[in-house]
Amino acid sequence: MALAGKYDAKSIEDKWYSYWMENNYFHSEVDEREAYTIVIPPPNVTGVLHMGHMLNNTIQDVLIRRARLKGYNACWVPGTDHASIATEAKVVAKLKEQGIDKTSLSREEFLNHAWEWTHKHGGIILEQLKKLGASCDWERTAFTMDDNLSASVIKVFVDLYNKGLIYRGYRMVNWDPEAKTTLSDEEVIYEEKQGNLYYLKYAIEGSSDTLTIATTRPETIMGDTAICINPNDDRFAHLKGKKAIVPIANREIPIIEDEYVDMEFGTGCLKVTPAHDQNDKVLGDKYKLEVIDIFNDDATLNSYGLHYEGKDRFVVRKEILKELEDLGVLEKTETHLNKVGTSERTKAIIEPKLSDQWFLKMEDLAKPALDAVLEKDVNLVPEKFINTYRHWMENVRDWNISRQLWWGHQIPAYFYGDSKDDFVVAENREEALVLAKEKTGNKDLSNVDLRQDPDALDTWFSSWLWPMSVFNGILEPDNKEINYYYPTNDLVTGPDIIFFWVARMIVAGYHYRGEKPFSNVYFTGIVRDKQRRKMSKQLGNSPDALKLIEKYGADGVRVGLLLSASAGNDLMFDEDLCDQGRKSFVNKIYNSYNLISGWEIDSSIEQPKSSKIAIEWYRSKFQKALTELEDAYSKYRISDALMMTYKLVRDDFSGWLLEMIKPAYQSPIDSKTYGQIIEILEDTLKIVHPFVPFISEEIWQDITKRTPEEALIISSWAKTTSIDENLINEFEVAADVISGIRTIRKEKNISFKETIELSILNNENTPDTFNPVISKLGNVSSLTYVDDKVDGALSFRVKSNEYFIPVSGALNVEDEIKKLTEELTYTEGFLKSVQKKLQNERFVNNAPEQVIANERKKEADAEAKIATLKSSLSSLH
RNA sequence: GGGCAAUUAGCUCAGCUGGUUCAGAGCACCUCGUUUACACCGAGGGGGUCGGGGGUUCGAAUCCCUCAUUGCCCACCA
Repeated sequence: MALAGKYDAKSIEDKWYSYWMENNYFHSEVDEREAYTIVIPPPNVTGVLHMGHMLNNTIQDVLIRRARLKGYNACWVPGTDHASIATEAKVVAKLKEQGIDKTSLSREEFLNHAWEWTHKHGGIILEQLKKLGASCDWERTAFTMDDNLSASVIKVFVDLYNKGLIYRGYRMVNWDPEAKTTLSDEEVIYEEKQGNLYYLKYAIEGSSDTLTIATTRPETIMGDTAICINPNDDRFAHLKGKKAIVPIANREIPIIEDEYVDMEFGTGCLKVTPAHDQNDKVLGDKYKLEVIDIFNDDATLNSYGLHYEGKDRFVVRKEILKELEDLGVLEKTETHLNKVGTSERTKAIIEPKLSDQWFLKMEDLAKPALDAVLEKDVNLVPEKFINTYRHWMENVRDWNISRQLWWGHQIPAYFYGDSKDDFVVAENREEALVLAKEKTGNKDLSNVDLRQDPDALDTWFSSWLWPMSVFNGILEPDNKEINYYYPTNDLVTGPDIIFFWVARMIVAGYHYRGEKPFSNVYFTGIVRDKQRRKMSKQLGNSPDALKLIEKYGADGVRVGLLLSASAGNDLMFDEDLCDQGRKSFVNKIYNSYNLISGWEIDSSIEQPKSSKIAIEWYRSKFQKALTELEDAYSKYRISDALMMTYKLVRDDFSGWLLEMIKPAYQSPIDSKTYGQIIEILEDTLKIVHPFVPFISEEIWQDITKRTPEEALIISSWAKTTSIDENLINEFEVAADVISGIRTIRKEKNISFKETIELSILNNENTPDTFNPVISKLGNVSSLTYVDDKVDGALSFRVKSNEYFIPVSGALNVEDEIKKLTEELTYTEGFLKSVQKKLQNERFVNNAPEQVIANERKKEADAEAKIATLKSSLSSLH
């Protein structure tokens, strides 16, 4: 058969993806084979494919396709994450566009909008993955808010609560005034910002004295409830026990003493605002200070802000500075570099805020998860992340899991009374009622209004169960799927979510199954642009994934991405690499097949010797590549694996093998060689398939008519056989000889069509195995061995062998002398360096025998070579 | 402030536990070539002394120290 015309990626890709889907090759069911499982890092349900996803999922697809070929029951579970805060923010924005304010909607109405949005945009990203060639088991597509996944989350919450691991606490938390919700510590990103340090004078009660404090947040003075000085600070000894007066508010506040205050910083006096600073809260608790919260949920000031009520915190900062200045209270302003926490999602500046939230105690849960990684039960690749992981785990803090959002899993806590503590936790309302009755001893709660906590759970509180919940391993811990597929094998994700997700999955895995969720975690690099900037929507430097696929074909894009993704490093994505993938790899394979498929077969021809040896050689070369590939894969060096495959295909298969067996123009090929080359091609397609699934399947299917059971995607990995190292080494020499002939042809302008005669002075005793190949690729008419130099011939050397090509007409003696002299100089220099080493007693005494023997051999070789070079030179003179 | 990683050809990166003139690959570059699979090609070629300095060693890109630069992570100093 033969392929029609030029390579057209799009039609081929659509054709084979549909074929694979129709034949259900991606689907996995429990059977007696060994499972190989990957769960996808679920992208945001309403997200679109970006370069990070492309890279991630290409790697996962390479791994899963290879596993499938290797005979594992390969299962790649796809799905999406409801992405509580991100999705809710989008829906709120969308509603706003329509003139609808979230606060005007009931929870139910809002959720209807959210679901509508989810159904409309949800899953687009999964469709995009299909274009990339992702061979996910789509029948298993999961969503973190699917019924059974949601039920898993609720079950786990109740369970952890009953174990005393989840508690409700009044704490200082990170408040996102934009999304109007709390965030976990991990969701806060600290950015260094140039700000100011303002020096403010507070009057001392009953005195004309003043005291100056330094603050970065003058707008919070309304919340001040103390001034703190260091008890060891003599400068302020006279202020002990006195009271200060907050400017503007004109409130008296105590002057307290605590060693927490750094005497060196600012003025050595600290204003204490327990409601709006973590450290001040600690002081507040210690000295039982009043707590005055001056902010509304959107970070505008409340009534404590007096005449600033209703204004935003940053507007107030400007205005209050003006007022303070007018009052003569602002002593001076200095610039000051400080870290400002911002919301990972909304970018809003985080406000520390005291509130009741739900927390998960992490300390005990973390232990087995930490050990697992330290003992390499779970392998982190690259290993440098073990340190990061350990540091986080050893200092892990309780996880704030509640969010003041509606989109997500509503916290299964039910309030029955007016007190903060009048609640029960249960999987549903009925059970809650029973519990509430028990707890209160009141049998007559039937008409009590049980109010479920309105808050939702952190998104990650559902995704941390992902490897279990997708197999229903939480609700039915002993079902056959979870027992078969869990623990999964590889997780491929970005290092940016090591704490958010990876660490917590390991925690959950050990807690709920007493077992790791996956054996290996491969952290990809972050995809950056050529200028090393992170790719982002805002910068507009992220190429449209689908357009790339359209332009270069999915195979080309996959290759392009992987080529730049060396293990564990960020990668500078360059579109040109996709072009390279398409042109140099995909197209090369296509054209190679084009050549083969065009041959006419003649069974009456005997196999040429050159073809026979060429095929033997390639088989060894292929086997060697196979072992090297195995090694690269085992270390997750995917781009190395690709490069090896790339070189094998381009250089060895197309560059050498096909040239060696290629019949003369318009001549047929012998059937034996043809049969062998097809076998070889098929084996090569197998190892190429994980990288470029489409073109490989296309060729595979074109070679011969195949039944669905014979598709490449489910065939088998290439078999390992023995490697003939000698053959590989001998070929190296032959290749050098051919190269030598080509060089001479080029230098002397001898056309390839013109045959040459080759004489060999075989000082190395090189076997003649590859002579037929040399003859063919060098277009050599006669190949003879000689015992002495051939006069008046062009020559070149490979190792200590000399090759002569008689040439009609005068030989350019000068050129020849120059060439030989250069080689002589080089060899003499080399000999000298070797001899220097050998004359060094300490080297001879200390170096291992083998190393010395090696040096001696080099010395002898060099000496021999120098001798032949000298005699050649003298014969020319 | 603490920790981690990186620094090798114009670019992106390999070089494992020190030992072939060890300095590599891909891309880019230069020269030549319309030899009938492929100009999305072929053949050839130039290019770095391995961030700086010091040390260990017979021998260091590879181990140690130090400095410099860059990136990342963590940390409540107003």
